[in-house]
Amino acid sequence: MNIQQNIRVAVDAIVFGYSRRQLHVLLIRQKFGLLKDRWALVGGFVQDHEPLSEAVQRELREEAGISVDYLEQLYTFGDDVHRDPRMRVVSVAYFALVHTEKYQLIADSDAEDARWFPIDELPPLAFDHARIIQTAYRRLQGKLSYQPIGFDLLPEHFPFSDLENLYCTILNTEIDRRNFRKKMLSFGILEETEHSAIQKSGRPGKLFKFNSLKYNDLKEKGFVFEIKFA
Amino acid sequence: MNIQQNIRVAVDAIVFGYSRRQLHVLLIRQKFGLLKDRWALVGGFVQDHEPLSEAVQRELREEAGISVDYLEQLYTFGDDVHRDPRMRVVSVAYFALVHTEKYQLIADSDAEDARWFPIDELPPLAFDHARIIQTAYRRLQGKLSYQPIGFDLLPEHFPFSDLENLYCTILNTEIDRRNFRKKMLSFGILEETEHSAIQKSGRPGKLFKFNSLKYNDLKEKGFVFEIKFA
DNA sequence: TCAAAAGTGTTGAGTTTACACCCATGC
DNA sequence: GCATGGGTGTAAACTCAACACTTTTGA
Repeated sequence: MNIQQNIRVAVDAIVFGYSRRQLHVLLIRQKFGLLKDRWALVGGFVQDHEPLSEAVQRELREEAGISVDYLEQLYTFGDDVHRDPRMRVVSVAYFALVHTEKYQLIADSDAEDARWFPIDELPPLAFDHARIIQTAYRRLQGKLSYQPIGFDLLPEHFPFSDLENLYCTILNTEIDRRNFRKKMLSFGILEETEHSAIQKSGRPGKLFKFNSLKYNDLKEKGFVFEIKFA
Repeated sequence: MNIQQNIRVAVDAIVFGYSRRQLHVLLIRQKFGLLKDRWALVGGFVQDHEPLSEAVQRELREEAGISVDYLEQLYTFGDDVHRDPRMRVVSVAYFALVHTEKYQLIADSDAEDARWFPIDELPPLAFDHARIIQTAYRRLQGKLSYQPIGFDLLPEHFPFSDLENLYCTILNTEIDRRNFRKKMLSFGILEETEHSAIQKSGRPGKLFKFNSLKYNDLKEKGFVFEIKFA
């Protein structure tokens, strides 16, 4: 058993955040090499005895100083043999979401040259990272409708209008406010808190909280989260 | 840029076939090495300048002598550092479906020691292949409801009852025959042919044919295939 | 003529859509 | 008191679930 191979294994993370009514992606600046001054996804080579998912978490810590709230494997990019012009690299891409609070934290921290970019204002990207982000974006759009992952992009407590706006923005669609609220509340996975949002103008909305225990409980009993739009 | 790594990249294929009212998985027998006499998925190491998807197709050709009708990337297994006890191997698993005709062809061919096993009568498997098959099976179950992939498990022409039975078997559920047929036909992606099935007993059923052009056409216009059960 | 499987319609329940006005707050 | 955004109900259209008898064929 002496297979020789000259292929490297890397991981990349597409981290989404949501703030000021926009979906953002976390990018870092390449500091050296061929692609200096290009922006790229957080990522790097996997260590010999390191599980893939740990490699991603390590890179997120090292390069951007964050831990994420939701992480799942997205896709492995390895059909284009020259996606990295320097050598054959197969990259396992991960899809991640962070709560808005943490989002703020990183945006401030610039120990590393990391920044959030609105999804529709991305700078020129290294390698095939633009394509990877498109794949991740479609996954996010798809999942939003049948898994309660939108909550991982909001703070723990949020007004209903933020949730609604998140869906409108990411799915790029109009939603009937009344029907959306009715449906969302009918699941019984949101709790109304006593607090209200602080707003510039208009009537303050009550803050809600996603009850993940309740959700898991219902899910075990066969409940499926599903939200669609006209 | 001189990263040293001691990780191998492999691909594995989970090939599903459907025959005699049962879902089957294609396995091959390990002929040598540590796991002699164990059954395993078709798979092997990726060549240095070979795209991942080509590697799978090559392995399918070399080890089982088939080409498949549907192929998509499933998941990359690389969290368990010792999934292959000999060395660190990251395996990109692919999910494949073959039409029943081709299914027959392989079942006969035994140039390689390849066999079909009913999904619920699997022999002891090499490495983490049992787990990989479970993942693939869940993917199949999930996709059946919102993508017309069941047709890739049937011959080109099939009686309605075979389609219905395929759904029942794979999803492990009972289906109302009338409602199922009504829904399926309402999509307008099936064509009734003039031919009838040849049967041991009972009234022969008309043969149907999946019209993939029509499906792609409708899909572009926003149609979504979706079939659920009570 | 009997056994086996194919083919077919209707009704009630539940869900989804469309739609507009009043309410609380800050300035 | 006015501008801003929050909160709420109902009726019509549609979709889904439940359900049983007739038809065709071969033995």
